[in-house]
Amino acid sequence: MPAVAKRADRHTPESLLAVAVDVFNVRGYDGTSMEELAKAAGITKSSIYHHVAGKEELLRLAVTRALDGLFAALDEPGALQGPPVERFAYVVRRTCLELVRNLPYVTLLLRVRGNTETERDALERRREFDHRVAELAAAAVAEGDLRADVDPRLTARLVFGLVNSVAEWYRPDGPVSGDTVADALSSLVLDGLRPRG
Amino acid sequence: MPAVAKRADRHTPESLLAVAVDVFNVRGYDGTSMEELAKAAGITKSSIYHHVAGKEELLRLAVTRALDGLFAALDEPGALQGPPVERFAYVVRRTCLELVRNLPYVTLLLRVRGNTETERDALERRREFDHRVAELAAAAVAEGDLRADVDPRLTARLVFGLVNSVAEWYRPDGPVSGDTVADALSSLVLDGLRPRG
DNA sequence: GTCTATACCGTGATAGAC
DNA sequence: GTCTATCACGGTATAGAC
Repeated sequence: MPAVAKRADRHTPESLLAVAVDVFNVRGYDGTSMEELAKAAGITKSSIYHHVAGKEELLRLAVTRALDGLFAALDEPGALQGPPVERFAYVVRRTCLELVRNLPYVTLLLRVRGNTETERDALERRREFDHRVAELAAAAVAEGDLRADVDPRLTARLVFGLVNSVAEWYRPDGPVSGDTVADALSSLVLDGLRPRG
Repeated sequence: MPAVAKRADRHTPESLLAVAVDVFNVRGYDGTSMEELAKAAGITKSSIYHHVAGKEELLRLAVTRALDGLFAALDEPGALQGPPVERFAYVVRRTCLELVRNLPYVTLLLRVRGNTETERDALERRREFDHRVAELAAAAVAEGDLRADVDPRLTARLVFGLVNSVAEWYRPDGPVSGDTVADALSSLVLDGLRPRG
């Protein structure tokens, strides 16, 4: 065995991904150069290509992870069983928690605009997700458990915009816990800001 | 007078700005090259520099316009007179309408991340705006017209996230009018999705 | 006001040594 | 697995003619 610690195996696709996502979220995907990525990872540009095919593959890995996490929530018992309004509330709350738990990856996903094939695929899966939640909202309206005087599709868009906007300001090391955000958000969505009584 | 129509004066900083903002919003600011801008404007790259100092000045002009529009709302009678809860509701509604009216400029503003001096200045003014609205919300809570069981700062963040998220999907030529969005959004914020009574 | 031509630099990516 | 060296390309910006 060598007396000197080997420097090999310092990076895997996984460890590079974590670095890349953080840099992408600060500088923007387009605004990030491979040079910056290399510096953040502590290796050279060329070494990155040993682990991944290129910049866009890092983006693909990141948004795939984010989307898998979100879709997983839709297949949980809370999203499949019970009255639609409760399933809807579960998904809203669960999506919010997933966003907070997986913040860097979901943040990157939400900023994708569709300029490459990778980005267009991600947008397509996002639309599929939104569609399934909109169906839940419509079912809840049909049963009279959500207000019928606002278009369900508009409702779904607003609620999702609200959830997604959390990524713009939430910080895991900040004073607010994910549960606190999810509670406040659910409460706002269901009951509004005006006191009930 | 010349018998042939002059091709001069085809572009002003203003007309270039309109073109640039549209391209920025599709391709992203970083992702947009001067070549693309030139093609969209129907002139050459070099000609652009005759009208504006460069790419970043176009961004500065755009976000300044967006911010001026938003701050103007804060100085209107509806935002200055009456009980805090009504002033708060006015600003929420008015901000939503301003976003829709000035959509390309506000959209660009909301995507700024702070990588250049221009962007950091814009973020600073956005924070100032958010702060003034958070004060309104806190005043409304103090008078008992908004619920006190959620932190006012968290409330303000969520409400603004909701308003801003409209920029992600709203299209002026779509089926939904700005008034419809503003109504649905105000109603959601104040009364929630659950039927009252 | 717009053009052609070009300077100069940073980009993503590759080759080959260790 | 990482490095140095290098490539071809496209980026912003400028000079000077018309």
